[in-house]
Order: sequence, then structure tokens, then C-alpha cells
Amino acid sequence: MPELPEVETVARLIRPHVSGRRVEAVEVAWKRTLGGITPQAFERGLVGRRILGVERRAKYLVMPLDSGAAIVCHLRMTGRLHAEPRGWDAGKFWKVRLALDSGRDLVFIDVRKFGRFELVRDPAARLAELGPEPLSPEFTAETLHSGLGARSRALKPLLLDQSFLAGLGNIYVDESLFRARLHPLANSRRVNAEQATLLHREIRAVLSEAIEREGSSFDTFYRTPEGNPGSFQHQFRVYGRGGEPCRDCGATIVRSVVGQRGTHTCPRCQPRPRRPSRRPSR
DNA sequence: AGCTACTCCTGGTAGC
DNA sequence: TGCTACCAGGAGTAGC
Repeated sequence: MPELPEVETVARLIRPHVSGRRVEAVEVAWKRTLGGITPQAFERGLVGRRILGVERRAKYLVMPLDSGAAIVCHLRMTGRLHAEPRGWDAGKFWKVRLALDSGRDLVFIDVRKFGRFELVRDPAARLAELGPEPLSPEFTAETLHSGLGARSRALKPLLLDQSFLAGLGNIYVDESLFRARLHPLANSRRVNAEQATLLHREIRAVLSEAIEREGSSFDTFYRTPEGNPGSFQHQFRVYGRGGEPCRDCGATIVRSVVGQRGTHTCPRCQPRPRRPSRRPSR
């Protein structure tokens, strides 16, 4: 599922085809992708407008328009964006298509229909609830430590909370926690400064390495806009490796469920901080 | 405040 | 082969 590195890859690859282009026509195949406005209003706000650029904020793609509004797109689970020559066969799952004045179409494809391709009048307001960008200078070991200490939550759900830190999803949280040797259920308030510094470093390292490898592809879904899979899945240390040996210590990677999410940990590298009280010891 | 459950979706897969 | 049941999960929301 696209997280920050995958969205960054999409932004980089479609930018040359989309930046500066004018929208000539709009087609909508699934209204709910628009997030509430009618296809008529969507079309009125887009046709004739110029797309000024392609940016990424957290897991959102933001395409500001010369009107002051912006396209705000979230790929969610299975969304894909392509900028292809007109007439390109987008298959049967395309949801929104913008004809650009370059002769290319910007096409949003989404099998599971969770994704959004919205026209937003005030993009800053729309994205105001998002927390810091993990790769920005504003995100420091100190701000992470103080943020963790200000809450009392299990680490994994907190790191998935986009208002706390914006851009991580299930895969990169599991990988970051493993590399920082922290358990997903550890209480955020108990993370000390040294652990926070390590977690901060590993979050940034995992994301940077994944961007270098154009994201992670392990099923039929995520592909770059050029149609290629990413390659960071080969670097996974725990995600999707339940039952396999830990590459660091050889212990068997455990798959569990935390906050309704599949969760992967090494029981030796990431020991639980306390015994689970609901499970009586034999 | 923080948790759990539920919703939205459907291709892929396991089991029979 | 063809059927059914279940799974994956980001984000929003409701309820406790």
C-alpha cells in the first residue's frame, strides 16, 4: 500500500508530465472518488485550469492550480496515477481521467475504490491536521521524544496516527520499530531519549532507503507510474516475514495484530516491555 | 485521552 | 471447475 516513499516516487515520476499543463477535459467513472463534490462541480473547477506542480505532503499528492484551488489525491490501498499518451488503455479500474494540453491523460486508477482524487479550494486547510514530515528538519529526535512523552499510547498506533507524524503506514512502522529495537505495544511515555534518538534515525533511514528504491511492491498493486515495481520489499526485515528467521538473530518473526493491523516483530530483538496481563502464564 | 469496532471495497487465495 | 468465505488495510467515525 502506498506510503510516503511510494507517494514520493509517484510525485517525482509524473511531475515532468503534469507540471505546467492545462486541463482540457475531465471524465469521471466513479463519483465517490471525488470525495463529495459532484462531477459537474469537479469539471467546472478543473477545465481550463493550469496545474502548477506536483507536490507531496505526507501520503497525499497535491497539485496546485492557477485558480488557488488544488487537486489533492490519496492513493490509499490500491490507487495509481499515470500520465500516459491519449488513447492509452487504462484497464477497467480507472476512476478519473484528465485530458492535458500536452496530449497526455492524467489517469487515476483504483481497484478497491478507497482512494480519493479531490478538488480542494483551500489545500492548506484540508491538510492542516497533519503532523510533521518525517524527513523535514522540523522533525528532530527531541521533538519526537517530547511528542512521545506527551502521550501515553502504544507506539505503533501512535506512529500510524497521521496527526502525530505524517507519512508512515503499516510497513514502514513495522520496519522502523524493528530497526529501533522497540516493541509496537511499548508505551510511548516510557521511551527514553536514547531510544527516541534511535527511532528518529531509523524512521528517516527506512524512508530514505525506500525512496531510493522507488518504494515497495509485493503484490499486484503498487507500481511506479512507469509501470515498474519498487524494490524496497527486498530490504524488509520483518514485514511479511512471519514464521521466517530474523536476519539479525535467527529467532522466528512473529505475526500478530495490533490495532487491527497485521504486525511483525522479532521476539528477541524487540522484547515486550511487560508480560501481557490477559494471557496467563503456563 | 485512548481504545476498539465498524465502514468503505474487491482481487486473490484457501478450502472444499 | 466452480463455489464460498475470508483476507488485506488508510482513514474517518462512533461509542465506551
